Amino acid sequence: MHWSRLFIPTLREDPAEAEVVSHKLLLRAGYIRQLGAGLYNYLFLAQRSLLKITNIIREEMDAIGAQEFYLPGLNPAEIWQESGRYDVMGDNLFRLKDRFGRPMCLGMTHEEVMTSIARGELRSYKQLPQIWYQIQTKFRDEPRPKSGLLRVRQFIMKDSYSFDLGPEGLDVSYEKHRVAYCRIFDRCGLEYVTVEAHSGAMGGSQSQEFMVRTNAGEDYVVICRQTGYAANLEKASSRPTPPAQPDPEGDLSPAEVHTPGAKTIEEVAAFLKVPATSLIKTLVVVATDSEGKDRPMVALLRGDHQLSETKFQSVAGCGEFRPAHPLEIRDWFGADAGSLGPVGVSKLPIFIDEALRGRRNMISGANKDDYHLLNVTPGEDFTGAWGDFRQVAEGDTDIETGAPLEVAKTVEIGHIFKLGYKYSHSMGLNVLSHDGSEVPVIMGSYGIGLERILCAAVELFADKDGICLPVPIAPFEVVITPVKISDESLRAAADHLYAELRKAGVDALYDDRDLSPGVRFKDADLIGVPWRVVLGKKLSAGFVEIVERRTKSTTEVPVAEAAAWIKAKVDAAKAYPSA
RNA sequence: CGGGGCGUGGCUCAGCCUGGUUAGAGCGCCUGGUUCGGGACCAGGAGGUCGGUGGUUCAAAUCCACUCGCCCCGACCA
Repeated sequence: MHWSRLFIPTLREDPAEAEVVSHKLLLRAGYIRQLGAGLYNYLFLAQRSLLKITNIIREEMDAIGAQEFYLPGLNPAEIWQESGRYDVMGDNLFRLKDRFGRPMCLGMTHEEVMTSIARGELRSYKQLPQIWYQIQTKFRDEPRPKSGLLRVRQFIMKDSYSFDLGPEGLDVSYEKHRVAYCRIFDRCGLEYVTVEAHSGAMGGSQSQEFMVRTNAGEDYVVICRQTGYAANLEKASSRPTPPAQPDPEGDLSPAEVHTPGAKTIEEVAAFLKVPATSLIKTLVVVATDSEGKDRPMVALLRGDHQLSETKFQSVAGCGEFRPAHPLEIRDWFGADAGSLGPVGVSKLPIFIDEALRGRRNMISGANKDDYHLLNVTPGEDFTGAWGDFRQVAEGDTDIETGAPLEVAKTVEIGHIFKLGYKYSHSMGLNVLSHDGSEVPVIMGSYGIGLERILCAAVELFADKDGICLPVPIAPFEVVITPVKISDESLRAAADHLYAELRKAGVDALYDDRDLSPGVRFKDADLIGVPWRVVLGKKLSAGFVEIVERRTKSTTEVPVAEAAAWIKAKVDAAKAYPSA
């Protein structure tokens, strides 16, 4: 294509509203323009790139026998009410009414629609397994869209759904997806990690996320370089740092100590001149049980540790919970939040974090304002249910080996998830099994965010000059730049090379704009074309220069060989990376 | 939803505090010419209801109120 005729509105300066690298660059490079908060126009370059991503995904999904559908983004509220997600999703679900006042919504994912198709048509185990997918626009009424294309209200997702007779079948479908996802992200040229993810309250048994490390991300994952352990912070377990000071020896009894004004862990630790690791942190939370009644609970952690909400939900077997109100705390404990402890508490269930196991003679609140208790020993002075519900902290080590862990910021590009029977049960998806009995179908759901692949690649490989996309997802594979466009011989050679590249099936961009070379080099770097062929002075000697965008390394190649040279490079980059 | 910031030609921003002619700059854009290896130069030119509404005032981009939009922090995030 001839650049002079394309709409690639590059910007010299960073747009004021952009903060993260991918947002700034996609705007500057003319890939996207904003329409509203969390809504972006994908212009020519973005669309080309997204189409290439789409094709890679489609090839790999087809390769595992998945069948492509295309479902409505506009859904009747009814099926969402059936599955229960109409309420669960809350304000994140876009809701609207049609002209007759019928409630509708815009799909965030398509479990309901897929299940509604399946339950009408799948009747026998003989029809299983099935994997159905689509590449479609999703809507989420995000409370706070941000970071350019990373967190938006409308985006494109590849979502697939598997239907199997039993858990063994689901394992196969899940594994097929895991392999396909690795191939997809490898082919897109991304560096990523797969992490164990929190399965949520969906009743799912297993779930993995595909994450790309970048500061623009907002998901935290815990990684161990030595053991390969990797998990979402929401789910990760670790070995805590040892207590900063050994516990006092002996079989001591709790003793009150006056701690006037000391309420927070830091204040109490400073007042009593002990490290925070010697304290027991007492949190009071309130969940709502299935009948809608408040269910207060006590969570005990080491003083310096943080509660992991998701892990606590698993341990306590509850859903969403909130901190108790000050009045509730006073009512239940007879003291304020700064002086709470587990000793003597009998009306509320107590959960004790594993990091407190084996500890002795610690310090907790006394349930009496301005007093704390010394010599409190878990298991002796109070009891409760033990569990791991502490968030992994900086400095923690691998739970098995003690190898160092690191916490990394990432963006989620894909997620594979064993759904189980949630939708089969709520929406009545059953088939007849071998013995003629009706059994529910077990499902999996698997998602990939297309824009996030693009963003992640931009974040991953950008440099001071702009975007640097991997060949397979770059909008163009090579740009041809005759230094002086008015020079007949340069022009003729460029024309010829362009024709050759096109014939070879290379995605070539011909920069025929009548602009100074500097401007065109800058633009080409900015939009991130992986290869550039420059036709200049050396053409008279029969050579062109080929510049690799990522390394800026330059190779002189005879004009006659240039097309083949580029073709070989491009093909190599698009071949499946062998492990 | 709480806290903060911003809204002035296409882009980046100045002017606002301390109200007072025709509202500025750089970049971009248009015309002509000279250029042509890393965001060229000369000459000429177009383009702005200062987000909106209401108020204060002889007079409002500037002060006040309301409102809309966008960005950031937090809450939230299958």
